[in-house]
Amino acid sequence: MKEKTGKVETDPSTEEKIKNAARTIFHKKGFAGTRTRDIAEEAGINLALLNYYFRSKEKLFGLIMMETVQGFLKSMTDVFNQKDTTLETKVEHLVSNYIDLLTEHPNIPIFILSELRNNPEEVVSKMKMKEFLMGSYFFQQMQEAMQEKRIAQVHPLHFIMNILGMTVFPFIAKPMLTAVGDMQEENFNALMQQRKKLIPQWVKSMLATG
Amino acid sequence: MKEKTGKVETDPSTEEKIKNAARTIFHKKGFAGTRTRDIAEEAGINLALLNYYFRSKEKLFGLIMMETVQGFLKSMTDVFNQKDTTLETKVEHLVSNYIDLLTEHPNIPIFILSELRNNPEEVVSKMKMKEFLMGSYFFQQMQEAMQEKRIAQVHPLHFIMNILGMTVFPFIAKPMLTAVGDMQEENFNALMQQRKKLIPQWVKSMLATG
DNA sequence: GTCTATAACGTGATAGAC
DNA sequence: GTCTATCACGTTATAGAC
Repeated sequence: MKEKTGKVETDPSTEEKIKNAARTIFHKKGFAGTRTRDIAEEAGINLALLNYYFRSKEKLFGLIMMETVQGFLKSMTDVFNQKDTTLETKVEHLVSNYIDLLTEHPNIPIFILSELRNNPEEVVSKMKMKEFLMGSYFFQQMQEAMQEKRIAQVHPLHFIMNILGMTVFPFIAKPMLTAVGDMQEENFNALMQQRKKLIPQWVKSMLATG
Repeated sequence: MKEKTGKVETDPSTEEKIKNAARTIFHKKGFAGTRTRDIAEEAGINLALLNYYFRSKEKLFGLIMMETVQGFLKSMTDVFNQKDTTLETKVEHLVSNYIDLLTEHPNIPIFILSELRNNPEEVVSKMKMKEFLMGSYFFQQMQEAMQEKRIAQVHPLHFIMNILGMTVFPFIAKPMLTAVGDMQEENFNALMQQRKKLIPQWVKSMLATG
């Protein structure tokens, strides 16, 4: 038994083992590409147990999807409505949060977005993104930043897309880069760490450009 | 019969109808999520005919995947090795090409990248991206541009990721934006048209930043 | 070339013993 | 709670008539 943060580290419960296995496989292969047998094997348990705990593949998938989306959005919500930080700081935190999250779980973006493609309303409708995004203090700060510079106004959404695009896209395109550019896992991660500093700088210069 | 570019417009052959249907469905649902029955129905033919022409689902999929990737890369290859255009012009063309392509076929990026996630080597190995990218004149021009400014050197790959990220990511995230931000299809497309001019400007300011 | 009918197989889910 | 064995169904692929 190993000690960790003062708690005894027990073996994960069967339910937990199944969920962990499901997360791994679903993230990698998507709903349609996943067989419940694979999840059971990955979890080291029997197929019947999966249905015993989670009733059906769909139920289990829904659970994983919800947790995944929540985790992904948390990196945003944590930052977007801080009242006492500058825009620059928010961008730094946002980029840093996502690069850390995606370095550890690189499959999340494709997983979410490719499943979203099938049932756009199902998942998204629960998230109230519009109020969350357009009503956020972050959004307001962006508009102010552009007004100060007296530059041609562009929709703040453009900058959101840029930040997320520059941050998230490399992880989405990672299979291309690693499989092709004879880029090793470590090299890729090193590049991503560099981007924690680079992206905020670029965003700053873009905001000045308009 | 309608005339078009001097050619008589005939009905597409059965083979062509099946391929068109397959492209539509595969792009939308991926390999695992697609049923050959759906392709047959979309093509308005019988299921048996699909196997008569293409032997198997896998064969048909491989064909569609190859054509799709080629079409996607063509927008790059067309631009990357032009010797007589400036870096700025190349970026403009690249961005414009992709925004036009993706406006018409918005599912292509998720399709390619989510299928790539399953068999990275299969598809990618045939493309020799490394030589193509790192050896391109475009790549060289980027390095020169940075040297001129005497700024801290960053790997040119960062800028490639930025350009593709800013250009492609919005289409990948489109389901989120449209389903949530009560963003209409037309509004989205209008934003993308704006980006044809904006992205090259931003890239320019980024290159000056380093 | 195109169809209907059906074979062959894989997968999700359950029954029932322990 | 956990397992083995099996059912029930959907899907790919093919046989064979036209």
